[in-house]
Amino acid sequence: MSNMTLKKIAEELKISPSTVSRSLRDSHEISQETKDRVRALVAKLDFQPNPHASSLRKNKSKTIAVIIPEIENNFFVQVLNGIEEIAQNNDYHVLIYITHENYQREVDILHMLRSGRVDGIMISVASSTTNFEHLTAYVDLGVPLVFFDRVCEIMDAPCVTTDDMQAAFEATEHLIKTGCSKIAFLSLDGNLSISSRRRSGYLEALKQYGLLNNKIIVECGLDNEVNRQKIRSLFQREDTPDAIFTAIEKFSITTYEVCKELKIKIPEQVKMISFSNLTAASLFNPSLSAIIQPAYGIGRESADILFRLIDRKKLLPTQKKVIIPSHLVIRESSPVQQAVL
Amino acid sequence: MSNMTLKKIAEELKISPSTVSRSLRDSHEISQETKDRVRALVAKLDFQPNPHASSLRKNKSKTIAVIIPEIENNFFVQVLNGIEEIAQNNDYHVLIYITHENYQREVDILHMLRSGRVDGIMISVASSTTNFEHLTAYVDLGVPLVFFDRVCEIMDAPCVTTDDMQAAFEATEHLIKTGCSKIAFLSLDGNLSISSRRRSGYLEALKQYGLLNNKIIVECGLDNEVNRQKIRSLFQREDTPDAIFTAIEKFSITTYEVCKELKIKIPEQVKMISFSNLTAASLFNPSLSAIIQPAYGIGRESADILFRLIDRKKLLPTQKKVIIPSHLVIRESSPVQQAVL
DNA sequence: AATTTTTACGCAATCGTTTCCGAAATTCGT
DNA sequence: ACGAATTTCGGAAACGATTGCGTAAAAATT
Repeated sequence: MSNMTLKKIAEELKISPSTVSRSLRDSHEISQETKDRVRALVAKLDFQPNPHASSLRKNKSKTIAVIIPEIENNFFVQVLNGIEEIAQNNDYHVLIYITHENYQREVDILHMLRSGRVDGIMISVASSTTNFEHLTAYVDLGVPLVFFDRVCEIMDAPCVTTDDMQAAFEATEHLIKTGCSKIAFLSLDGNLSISSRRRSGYLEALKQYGLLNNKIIVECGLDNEVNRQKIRSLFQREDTPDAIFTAIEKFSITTYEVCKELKIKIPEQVKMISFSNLTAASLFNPSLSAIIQPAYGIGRESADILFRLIDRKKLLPTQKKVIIPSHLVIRESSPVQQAVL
Repeated sequence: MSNMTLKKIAEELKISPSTVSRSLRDSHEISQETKDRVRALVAKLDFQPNPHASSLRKNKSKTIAVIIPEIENNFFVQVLNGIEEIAQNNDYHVLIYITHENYQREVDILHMLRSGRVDGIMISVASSTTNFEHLTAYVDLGVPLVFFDRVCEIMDAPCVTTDDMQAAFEATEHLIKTGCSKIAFLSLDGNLSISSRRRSGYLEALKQYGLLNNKIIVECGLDNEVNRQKIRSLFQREDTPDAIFTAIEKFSITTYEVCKELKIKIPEQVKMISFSNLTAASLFNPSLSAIIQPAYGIGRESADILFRLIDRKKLLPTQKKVIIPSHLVIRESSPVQQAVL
């Protein structure tokens, strides 16, 4: 790296390092003339202050950490995109950590981040996370933390989510209204708030339409092969479902694959709908009805909140728990009119 | 953050900070007994050395930067996944920067990174990048830099790519062998090595089969709407193509959409094949034939190389220019047998 | 037993910036 | 013109960890 330093700049100009430092941050204590001289040389030498020295002295890293459970998921990618955008606007740097849904990895990362390496954290917890001590231990340090999507509601930290329950309700209702009565719900296993909210939406819809006895809930997880087997057996039971509602994009892919394998026709034999942020879902065969989450917006909003916390600005009352609505896009996998065979 | 410091630990134990420091890095100059005492207290207080102080003193940030042109692209996501994996193994942190194909942003980021914030960079350059001064200026600082996918071959820095030309050749050849003679190639605009290599593969195949006069090259770019229009006009010309080969995943999505809009049947009226790392491509209607790049492997390999450079280890001779083969997956959009109408 | 080597640790400088205190020098008010 | 306020800058102490050098004490060697 560049071995130029503030001190050398100061020597060169025969002024003190403090003056150079102040000039660079445009302090009012420095005359315009001096500032100009400093800036000229700094520009000429293309000097940049050492960020580690600066971080050490100011106790500020100008860096945030984003912790996500997986990356091969359009939702998290879009969130990350939003976060990165806001971070750049705020002159901040973004560290990325992927837990791969592994609780221990999450614990380790949070522990490591207690060193002051970052000024704040944005996290969507792993599905295997049930204990939140590593998170409270972090928050207790006084470092800002914002949850998005997979939040921990019992903690005193801002949460940005979508209206999972409402969205799940509407999706289920849509299936019911188009004639389905045996709707299977493929849930993400674990104790995540998101899982229970989506399940609640599903159950609530069943309840309102008197179909609670027909509920079919399948807990799916990380292992695609296991999921595949579970989905297969869905079609091997007595009363096969007439619709499948998957809580996670990935599950819908597997479901499509299984249907292809078992030669089960969507939507004729089974309708499909899923939470999904895959733009290509409209190109599926058949195109997939989807609950599209405002991922980019969630990223931007949660980053905004994090920076308010970092700047010690007061949050707007609405910013403690932000809920950005998803929207349902009905496509061929769950047509409004009954499909013609 | 934790306000515990080495010095306080030292006071507590009535030893000097240097002893504590050395104990933590398991120096042979410290007795086992002292090490144990230090470790016990450190564990009890859950102390972690301040990374900024450490970085400043050691002139090492334990951080790398990954610069990608876009994130909503499965290829880059998978590369990032591989990089993050290797980084964690090496106890390194990963900063992520997205240029959004914007040259100026790339320049700014590279300039900013000359401050010593990171120990190395991995980059896939923006499509609008034609001038490489910002990169050479960085490399001249002596900081390791590795290119992946979109490389700059004229520079003296390791490159990790796939065999774009060969893959493009095979894809084109496949189309020709299944009866296509008017194959359009949707190229990524700009002067990227990757673009010209893929184009060369396409052209070479045409040449070998005496179809060079039928070449149709469409330069597509960032703007989906512009691309859409260009693709539309492909079908409005005299001799409409009987196959389309897209160099970028995104272009294939747009092409599918246009075909849907114009009611052009794939593969009956036009065959399709594309570079794509979208797992869901097999679920498209029709399923998309794809050149799948070894994205995860590219990420791991390039990260491996970067860490060798950072550790001042010698590169294996094969690691200067690494080429990992892609593989072609033929699906319904370009069936081997002529489709029955 | 005297000397050399090894072990185990402390001192203090250092990394590069920032910022709290002054303290000249200048400007202002009357 | 004289004290007061302001402007403009420098000195030096942080920030927290690392490390070269020095040195007692213990162990090993002759």
